[in-house]
Amino acid sequence: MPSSKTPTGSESRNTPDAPEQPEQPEQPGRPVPPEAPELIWLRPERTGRGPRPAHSRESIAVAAIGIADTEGLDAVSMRRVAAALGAGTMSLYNYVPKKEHLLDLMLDAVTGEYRLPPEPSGDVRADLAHLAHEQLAIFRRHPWAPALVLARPSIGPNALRYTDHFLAVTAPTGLAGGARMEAMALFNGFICQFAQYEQTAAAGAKWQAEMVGYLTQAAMSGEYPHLAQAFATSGPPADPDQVFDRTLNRVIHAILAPAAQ
Amino acid sequence: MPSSKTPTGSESRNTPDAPEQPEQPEQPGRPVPPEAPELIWLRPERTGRGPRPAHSRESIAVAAIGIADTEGLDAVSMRRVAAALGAGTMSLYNYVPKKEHLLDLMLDAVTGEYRLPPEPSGDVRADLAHLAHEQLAIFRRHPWAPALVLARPSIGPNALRYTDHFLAVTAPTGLAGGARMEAMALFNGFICQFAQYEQTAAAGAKWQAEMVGYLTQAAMSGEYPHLAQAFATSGPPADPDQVFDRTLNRVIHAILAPAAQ
DNA sequence: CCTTCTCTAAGTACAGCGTACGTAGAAGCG
DNA sequence: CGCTTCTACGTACGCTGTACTTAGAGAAGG
Repeated sequence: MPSSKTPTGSESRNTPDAPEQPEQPEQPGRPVPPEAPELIWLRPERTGRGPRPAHSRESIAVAAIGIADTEGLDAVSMRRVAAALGAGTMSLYNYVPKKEHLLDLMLDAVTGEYRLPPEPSGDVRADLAHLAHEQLAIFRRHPWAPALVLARPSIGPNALRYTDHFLAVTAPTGLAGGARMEAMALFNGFICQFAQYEQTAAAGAKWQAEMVGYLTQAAMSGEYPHLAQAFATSGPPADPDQVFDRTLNRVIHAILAPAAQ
Repeated sequence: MPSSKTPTGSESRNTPDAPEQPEQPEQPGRPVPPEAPELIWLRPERTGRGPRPAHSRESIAVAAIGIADTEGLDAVSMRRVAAALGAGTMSLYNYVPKKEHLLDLMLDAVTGEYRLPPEPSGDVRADLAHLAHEQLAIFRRHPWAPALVLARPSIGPNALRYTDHFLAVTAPTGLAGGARMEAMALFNGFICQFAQYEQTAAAGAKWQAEMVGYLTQAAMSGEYPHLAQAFATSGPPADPDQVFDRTLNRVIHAILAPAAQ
């Protein structure tokens, strides 16, 4: 959701009776709510006062993931998750300021499923390949995850662990920090999109079949000669895992190439 | 939206008084509505009977794109688009069976903005780079587009033109048709994700700032040594266009590599 | 010509969404 | 003890996609 517009009143700003007050001088004793961090990882889960919460971010994420796994991401609504926890709908908002943050929690929770070796093996290609397969496995376990990653690349604690590991793995390449970050983006992006494509393809068999029909019809129409030629020179539909490995090799190759061009 | 669940009654199946009729034997004179194609490009825009429609798919797509460009994708609702056309909300459904299809129309319309040369120049690298920059320009003009491409890779007429051109450009590589298709997916995927990232970063400055703060704080915590090291060895924040070109070169390199590994 | 059939246009209605707001009560701190 | 701060949750609002229905325009067949 790239749109930054929130049509209702953005986020409970100052009382409207005090207009035009550009910088609040941090008056002591004030409730100071207007500057809560947007990033959920910067909000403390617990402040220590008041009654103990009945739930936790973790348990909420688990409940939401359960729903998403079995019924799809669309079924994950605040009401639905709250019901799964046996809580009232609005109680959820004590843990999660907005639904987007719930999605962040879900994503970081599944990111915790990586089984990372304590140290890189030293074989960069092998380590990267292992990482890629692990990631693909997670995405296949949680079909809704790729769409979320693509829409909102949030970085929680578990993603930090992953990032750190990736950087460790790619350390022998001699690339600078920034370049390795870019490499990671390319790497993750490829896997994510591959999983996402698998997902949409599997979701609608009819859609998929029609698409193939449309493509072949277009190829035979004569309007798209190169498409026709490509159809002619390509063998039977390839095994997804083979396509994945093949393209993964290309990506790894690109990453290891010495500062291309 | 990878979820295939439609909680309401899927799509107006046969009258329920005729249960268990697996294959309708094409009875003549029947309305035959139950097998309308899911893909909008397979539905004829006009059947020739009845009054002339007041709008067209094209004009609808233009209206929707205008809204998305100025107010974001979230603002594109059936009501909103219909109002922009001066039509009743439900009249839209005469042109577009579901909202997803409206999004398909929008995407294919902006895909028509490519200015493709009639023939490849013969320099594969240059042609691909040109294509990439054209694509990035389109995505920057229509910030909502990457998210749509990532969520639902539909292929309309204009996308076919693009695909055909890409295949023509990559013909000199000697790769088979299937391999070139895979290359295109990698190529487009990278550009799309780059644009999408730019978008989310630009959308929330506060979010972006907090993320940087969170990352540096994590790096300094000592828990993520490689992250810290990467921060130390990376220079000042890079120019996005430079990052794009750099990574693009890597991707092109990967595509041109002789059947990697 | 008129009849008939099909298509377009639009209104009404419904279930579901995210969430602003307000209230009631529990738990820690002075 | 009271004060404060937190949790829990019900109600309500505006919005969404879209199923269903009715009215009428206009081409095709006689």
